[in-house]
Amino acid sequence: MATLKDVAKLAGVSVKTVSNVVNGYDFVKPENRKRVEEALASTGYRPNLGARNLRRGRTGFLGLMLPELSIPYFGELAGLVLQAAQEHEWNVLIEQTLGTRERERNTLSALGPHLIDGAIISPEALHTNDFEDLAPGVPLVMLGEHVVDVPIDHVGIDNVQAARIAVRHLISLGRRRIAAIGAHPQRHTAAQRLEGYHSALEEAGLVPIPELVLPALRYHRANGAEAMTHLLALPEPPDAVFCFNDLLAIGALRAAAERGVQVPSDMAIVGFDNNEESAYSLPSLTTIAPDKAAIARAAVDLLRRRIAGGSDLEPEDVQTPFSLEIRNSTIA
Amino acid sequence: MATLKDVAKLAGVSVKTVSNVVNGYDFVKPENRKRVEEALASTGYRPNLGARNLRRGRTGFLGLMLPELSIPYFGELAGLVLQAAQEHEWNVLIEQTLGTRERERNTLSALGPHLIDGAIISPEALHTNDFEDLAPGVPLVMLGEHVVDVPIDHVGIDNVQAARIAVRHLISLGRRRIAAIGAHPQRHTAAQRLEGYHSALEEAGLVPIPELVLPALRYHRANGAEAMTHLLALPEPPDAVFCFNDLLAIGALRAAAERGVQVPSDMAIVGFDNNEESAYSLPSLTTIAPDKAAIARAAVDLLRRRIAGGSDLEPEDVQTPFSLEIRNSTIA
DNA sequence: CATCGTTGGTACAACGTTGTAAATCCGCCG
DNA sequence: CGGCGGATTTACAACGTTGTACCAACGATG
Repeated sequence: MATLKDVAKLAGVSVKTVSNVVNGYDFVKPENRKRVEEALASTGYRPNLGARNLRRGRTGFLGLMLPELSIPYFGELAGLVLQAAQEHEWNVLIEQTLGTRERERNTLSALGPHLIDGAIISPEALHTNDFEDLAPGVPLVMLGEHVVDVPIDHVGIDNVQAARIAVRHLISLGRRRIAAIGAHPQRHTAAQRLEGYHSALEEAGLVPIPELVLPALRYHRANGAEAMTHLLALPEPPDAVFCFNDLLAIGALRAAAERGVQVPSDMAIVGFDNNEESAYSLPSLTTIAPDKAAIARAAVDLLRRRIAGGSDLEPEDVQTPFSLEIRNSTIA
Repeated sequence: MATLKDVAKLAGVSVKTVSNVVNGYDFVKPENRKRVEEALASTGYRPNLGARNLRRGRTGFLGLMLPELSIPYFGELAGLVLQAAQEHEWNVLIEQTLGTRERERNTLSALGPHLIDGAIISPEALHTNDFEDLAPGVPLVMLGEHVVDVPIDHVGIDNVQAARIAVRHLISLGRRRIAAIGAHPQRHTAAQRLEGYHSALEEAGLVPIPELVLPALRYHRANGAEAMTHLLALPEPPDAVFCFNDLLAIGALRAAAERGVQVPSDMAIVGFDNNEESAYSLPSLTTIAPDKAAIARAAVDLLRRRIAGGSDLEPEDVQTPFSLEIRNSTIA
């Protein structure tokens, strides 16, 4: 493989001159520039990024830590982050944690400044003190979950408000026994969505019914099906369900269908995330639609700012827009 | 950030001795080893991978070129490739091409040997001569599509046989007017699945009906819905459809439902890929289920072999197993 | 006691790149 | 024609790591 040295020899100039041409330095005699460019072309020279970054003290890589690419929300988000990063000539290294604290801690501690310039993390199980323990020494931007007390940049939507809007929608349809699926003792996001749920009930003068709030350990389709099955077995089942993500809602849809419960007439369902598949489920799913592209862009921009500006900047909290996508799981 | 030099100073030994400890070299005096290990721990030393790889002549990175992470099949596959790569201490760089030849060519030509040790590619639009033009000079493993005449390693399933089994299943249910959705003029995979479709019809003595074979430019849900809508508008609609992937099938399911066509009684549907969502669609989708984990592992193993063995090895073609997953879209 | 082999340790160079500082070139002014 | 100043180029060092070659200490062997 051709190096600067090879090109230099071929063009009859010094290594540095070739480097200057490669890096677009202005003052190179036209004739030499031409010779170098020909040599570059004929050798098919590609810079050795490792060496370049070693020299520059940068790596050119961004880390992206997320639970699982096979989860549609994260697959879609990762794709958008890749695109946003590419616009700034960053390569992205994706690390899957499967949502376990163990692996999230490992990943966090492995985020040496040597490998990446910064990371976008979407933790599910990290605790506040994990950040103190492991302080990875590179700029971080956190998505979604807002672990309290950790002073790092954050991008997300207003979960409380989004949940409130979702539940208000159900209330506006005349539903009164509204369940929630997805409560979780540790997840901050779950707490926020639950808060929005409760606040919407309250502002409508509805009394919360504790047994209609179901936990979900993981947010997969199976968990949603399980929870819905449970709800349908209650003496007085709900007439609507707000699921904390679309996968739970899809699972709930299936469990309802299996028991012959009609959606939306017997049971209205709202999801959260607007996965692509949710527009095609039967019935199609009403859901909170975060602007995922905006999230990806905001995260990459925050990281750029932080890498340029250093650690003395105040942590920023960017709220990205969202909308309620009304489909057939609430209105036939 | 701590370097070997820092650790060496702290431990009172030479840089190389620290390097030896880090790399598990045997002959280090227990006392020194202990001192070094303490120094390593107290500085939180992490090797600079760029420097290490510069020295070693390896990069520690794998490339993974695919159309889009938001497509469930590729999201799932990417997750599995990441896991397989991690077992061999490789980091994975993902590049999205959106399935365009332009971007696939760009990616291929950017695969300098400096950035990655090898790449797993899943091309959709590349031509044979693109490989000759761009010859990226790093080991490649191709997934899925088998562009003819290119002598590189390949992992995939027997598409002809898989399609045949899918269509045989429909025939065994008594279906006689069996449509196909997903024909495509350039995609080799499409041609193979079409071949399997035809061969299954033929072995059952069924006469192929050309207007029941529908093309799909892209393999998204919308394309499946569009094709199914078209089929249902025929004077004599089919009684079964074999879709060349699950997304097409999901779209077809929806179009059928919208027109009140019952699946499977009026119309049986079979997909291909076994996306996670397909187990939860209504009705759940009968589909060809490739062993995606096996594909990921095989691809990484082929790459390891090729990186170790050099370019003089014969290109290998690994066929991974698959099964027919029978669900409610064919049998209620 | 000289020699040897083994164990433990070090100095130095090199990987490919770029910043720095210094060298060279050239036109032009006085 | 000496010298000035900008344009252009170059040598050199350094980024952090590891391979190579070499050195030192030591006990064992003859």
